[in-house]
Amino acid sequence: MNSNPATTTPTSGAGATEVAPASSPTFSPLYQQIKALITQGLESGEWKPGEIIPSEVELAARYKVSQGTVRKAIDELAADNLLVRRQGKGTFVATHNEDRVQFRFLRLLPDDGDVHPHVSRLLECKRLRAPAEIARQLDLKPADPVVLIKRLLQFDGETTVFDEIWLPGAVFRGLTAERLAEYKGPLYAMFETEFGTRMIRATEKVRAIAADPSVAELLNVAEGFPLLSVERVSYTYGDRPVEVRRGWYVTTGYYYQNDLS
Amino acid sequence: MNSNPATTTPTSGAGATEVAPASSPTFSPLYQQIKALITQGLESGEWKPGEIIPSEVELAARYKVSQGTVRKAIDELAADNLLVRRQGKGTFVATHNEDRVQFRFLRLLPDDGDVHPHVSRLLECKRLRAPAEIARQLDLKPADPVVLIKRLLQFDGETTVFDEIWLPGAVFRGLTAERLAEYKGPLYAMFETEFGTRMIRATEKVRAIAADPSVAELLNVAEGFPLLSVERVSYTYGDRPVEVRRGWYVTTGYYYQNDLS
DNA sequence: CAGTGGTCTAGACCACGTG
DNA sequence: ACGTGGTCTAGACCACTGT
Repeated sequence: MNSNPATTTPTSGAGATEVAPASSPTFSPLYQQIKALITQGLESGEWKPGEIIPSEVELAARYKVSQGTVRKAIDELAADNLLVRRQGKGTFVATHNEDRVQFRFLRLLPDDGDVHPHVSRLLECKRLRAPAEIARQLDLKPADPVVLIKRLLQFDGETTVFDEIWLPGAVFRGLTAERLAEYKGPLYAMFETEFGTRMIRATEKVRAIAADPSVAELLNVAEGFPLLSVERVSYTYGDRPVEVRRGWYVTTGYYYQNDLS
Repeated sequence: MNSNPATTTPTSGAGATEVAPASSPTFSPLYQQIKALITQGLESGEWKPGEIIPSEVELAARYKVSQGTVRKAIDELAADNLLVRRQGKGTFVATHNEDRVQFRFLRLLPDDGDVHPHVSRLLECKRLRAPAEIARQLDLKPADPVVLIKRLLQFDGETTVFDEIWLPGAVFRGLTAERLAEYKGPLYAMFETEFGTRMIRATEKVRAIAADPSVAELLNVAEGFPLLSVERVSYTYGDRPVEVRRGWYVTTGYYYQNDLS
């Protein structure tokens, strides 16, 4: 269990009977090791999104640690949005499917606060060789195959967002315009259920830019109109980048919401 | 200690000897009550920003609970950035002064990733009666006194940000242009040390807009130039709003950073 | 009722920082 | 050497959800 350099033998540490925290350089707490083991189970597909994972008592037995240690590991994984606790029921693998919190990755809200469902209009879905910049961001070799998706989002009938989405071709083998068109629900839900790739976190760079002619036409605004430019890189398990997304947002009647805390 | 409706008498609950969790409607965990008590101490000024608070053992004794319960309360307060734990030293009240993480509230970063210190240029600081919209956001009565600060931020010599900052006059009594000019360091550090008001969290609404003539001149850009408009409302203890800030950002060579997790 | 996560306690030992 | 927070355990009971 304990993979620290100094300790492999159970000692009398911490009132424990099975394992003991190491007492030397590069000390790693037991619960972090458990956290890594559970993450491994998620990544390997042992427990799939939406499914329940073994109870705390079971995991404690499996890993030969106390329930409290498993609890702390799960606590952190839940804080990272990898797991979801439900009292009385169990602990579940987080999913983009039934989470009513799908707005974790879409920060554009209407000024009047109402909840308008949005509609996606697919423009294009093609495969090509990665441009240098995209390859760099996706951690691919230049000219590796990638998928490029272009789409519009309409909020309440108004065309508000234009997206260019770049995905590694190797991971998204078999992704076609047809399958995209068929699928109902959020893109990330599809990626998760159809391609086994779950988006964990993302970083965004936001800028104000002037609409160029092509984008202006798509979004029904004048050339030079101020748009929000949003460059997103999304990561999956192990902090591996698996999506680069460039969005152009019309922010009249809508705003990009952010909470600093 | 326990303020639940059903329980005031110590029972034999949870292996405890002093208190017990309630067993009825509107149940509130002990550690949350402790959390509230500690927050109260912060708000009342018993422990000031930068100071150390009593050790976990001391607090446990004071509140007649176990150290583990105090620990959980402090854990959450640390997660909320109200406290800072330092192993071997103690637990401290968070401060905007010596935190090297002052970029929690300034999300504008240069494209090249370098760390350019920014310089503030005060344009104006006057007192007036709150416009209706500002009064609403600050939870004041219309025409209540407010302070309005206008300033520019220069990054590496370039004028990049224009800010209009609205503060409740009652709280910021004695805030003048002179005192602002004197003070070195972040604005929030000054608010904290000089006016006893600590900013805890904020929400921002970001939009792309065209520069109007007056702002264009201040920022050295053409009229109509795309700017990032950032509307911030900041809150202090008890989620009371104490600042409304409107910022205009030039995002050429800079971007607004956001992390979705 | 049994099983799950949630709370609480008590006590041990470890790692860190400072005398 | 001592005090601080950090980790780990063991065991009890509570709250919630299903059978």
